[in-house]
Amino acid sequence: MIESDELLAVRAAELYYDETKTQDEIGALLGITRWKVGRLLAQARELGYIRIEIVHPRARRLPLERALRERFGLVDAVVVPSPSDSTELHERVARAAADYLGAMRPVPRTLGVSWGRTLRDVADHLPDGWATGISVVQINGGVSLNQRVGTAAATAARIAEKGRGDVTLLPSPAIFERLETKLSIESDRTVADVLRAAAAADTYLYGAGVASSDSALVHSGYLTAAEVDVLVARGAVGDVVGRYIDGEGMIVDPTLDERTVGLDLEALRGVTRSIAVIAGAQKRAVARAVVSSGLCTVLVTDEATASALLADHDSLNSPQHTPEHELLGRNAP
Amino acid sequence: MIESDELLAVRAAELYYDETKTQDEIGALLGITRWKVGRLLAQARELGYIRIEIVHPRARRLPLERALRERFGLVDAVVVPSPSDSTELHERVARAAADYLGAMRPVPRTLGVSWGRTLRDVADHLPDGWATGISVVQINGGVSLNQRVGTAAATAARIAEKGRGDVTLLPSPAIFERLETKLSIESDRTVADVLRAAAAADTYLYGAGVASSDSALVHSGYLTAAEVDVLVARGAVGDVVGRYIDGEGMIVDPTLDERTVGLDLEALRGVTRSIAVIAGAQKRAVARAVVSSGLCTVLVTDEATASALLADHDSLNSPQHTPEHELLGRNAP
DNA sequence: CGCGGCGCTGCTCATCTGAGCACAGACGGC
DNA sequence: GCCGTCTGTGCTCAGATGAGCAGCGCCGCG
Repeated sequence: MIESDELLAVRAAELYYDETKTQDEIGALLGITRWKVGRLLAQARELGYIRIEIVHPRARRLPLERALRERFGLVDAVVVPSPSDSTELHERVARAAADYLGAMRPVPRTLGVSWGRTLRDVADHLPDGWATGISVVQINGGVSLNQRVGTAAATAARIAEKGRGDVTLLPSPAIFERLETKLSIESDRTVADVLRAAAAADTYLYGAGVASSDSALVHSGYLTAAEVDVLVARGAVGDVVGRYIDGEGMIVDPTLDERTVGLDLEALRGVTRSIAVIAGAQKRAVARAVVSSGLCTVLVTDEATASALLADHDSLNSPQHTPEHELLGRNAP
Repeated sequence: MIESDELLAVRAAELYYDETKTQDEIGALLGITRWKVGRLLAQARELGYIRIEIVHPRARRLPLERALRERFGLVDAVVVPSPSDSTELHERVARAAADYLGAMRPVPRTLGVSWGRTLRDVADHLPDGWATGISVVQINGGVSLNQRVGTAAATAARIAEKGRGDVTLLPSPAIFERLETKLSIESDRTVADVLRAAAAADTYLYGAGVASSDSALVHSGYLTAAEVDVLVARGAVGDVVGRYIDGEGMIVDPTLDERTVGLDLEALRGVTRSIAVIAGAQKRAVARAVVSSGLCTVLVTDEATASALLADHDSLNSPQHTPEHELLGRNAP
């Protein structure tokens, strides 16, 4: 574009957007035809001179969402603006995930859920009556049924209750010390039935944990801080439905994984609709592993994380935007 | 607005501005009529959810300009975005002033100019041939004609040259030590004629100085640092055409003022078109004094200064937006 | 010097958008 | 319980906008 046209475009944009004048008026003012004004405005937008932002706590970042979808082959993405306050951030993401769940079509009939702080927040924000007759199934082990209903069970129950449906809890710890114990409990009808139901869900909703010594799995006593440190040393970036993965979304410790009760990751990768809710600066590495290895079809996250994922990806971008997990060889349905 | 409508408005705004969908499409998507979408968008704009910014070095801030015009009763205002870099800021403001001068209608026939760094920058940015047959007159004393053509004279000459016209320099120092000397030089034909021409100009262009010991008047040797300190102690905020004013735009030291050669401030206040170019954080106080006392009809400044002026003014805002200088009793034309 | 291609300009026409209007349902006073 | 008012909704219509097209000047090439 010629220098004089550029200046003209800027002036036109000012009059159009700041002063809400009509293109015709602008034309008269600048001594050009209204068609030229229109073209100038189009050019200004193309060249990025015009920046439109929607400032609202519940706003989303649609361009970023599109970019995420394209780059990682996601079915959908939800990106909320990142506030500086971390509590506010979790609030927003949880609300967005709840909104998404509530508005999802077709409405899920069976929903597999994990547990954790993020999931609890999402459950809190779900509107009463978000579905009718939903079946909620826990997809990974947590605190047992006998314990105070306060963590894993409560989250699943709440989602079911608000969805006017029923809940099926997984009555098992998350991780066993001995493989034999795990295998035997898995073969028990009460557990096997739940696992079967979990595998049959049409939709999944889960969060992700950071691989660090203050993760929920450590707090619950399934792992010691030292054990997690070892996992980190072996490349763990975080956990998904109780299973630790590395930067490529691979299981870090197969032995540990075999002792973990719940849906396995390959099953999760094969489903048609799985929603991961992962936000915050610490969770970037897990988020990256999850999206780039095809663990989810829908990602709910914040703007900063989304940008980071896209920036990461830029540096090793494949020319035709092939989603990374396809390069990694996602198993066929 | 109802909560649900607000959310709807945000979604509509996202689809409209981020995704450039038509209102009709959005209506179909959100399950509402296109008129409702239109109203939602209008509301979103009203409530300030939509923020449009034009990012370009030569962009202006039209809403701020309008606010300045209204608050201070200016004929016009030019506000450029403030970059973090101060050199860049002066560059932008000078360019904007030059643009303004070049585009001004009716084209000035006689232009009264002051001198200083700002004015020199403006002169530099004026396009060759910005006017045809302009008459430029110096309105305040500067370095004498005999000195190296490099400061005051050069600026005026350059403006005239680029405007295909002629220049009339004021062959006098800015400030005399003794009143008698000043009076006698003023009565000399060579000076009196210039002063008369200066008073008869149809347009004025000037900068402003900060009242501090490293001002141009000190560097040129007209005042000592100590003298300026005294002026500051007496309330001086800066100088305009060589004359020190306080926060209300009043002459700080009448005795000093009488020894200063050039157009006096009351004459400046009476003219129909006077352009003040004042930018930068240090010059806020002078800028405020200038606009609120009606010394200029057009202000060219930067965004930060403009905002500061408006914020200042807010606190002591008169209900009907009466320009301040009218409250102070501007002398009738 | 003439010709074909290219890019820009201003136009026609279809679509999109906003202002004004009439109607329906909600609310409150009587 | 009834009626006036008032807000919100969908409509008509005119004005604003964008897509596509023909004309024109500029440039390079033969």
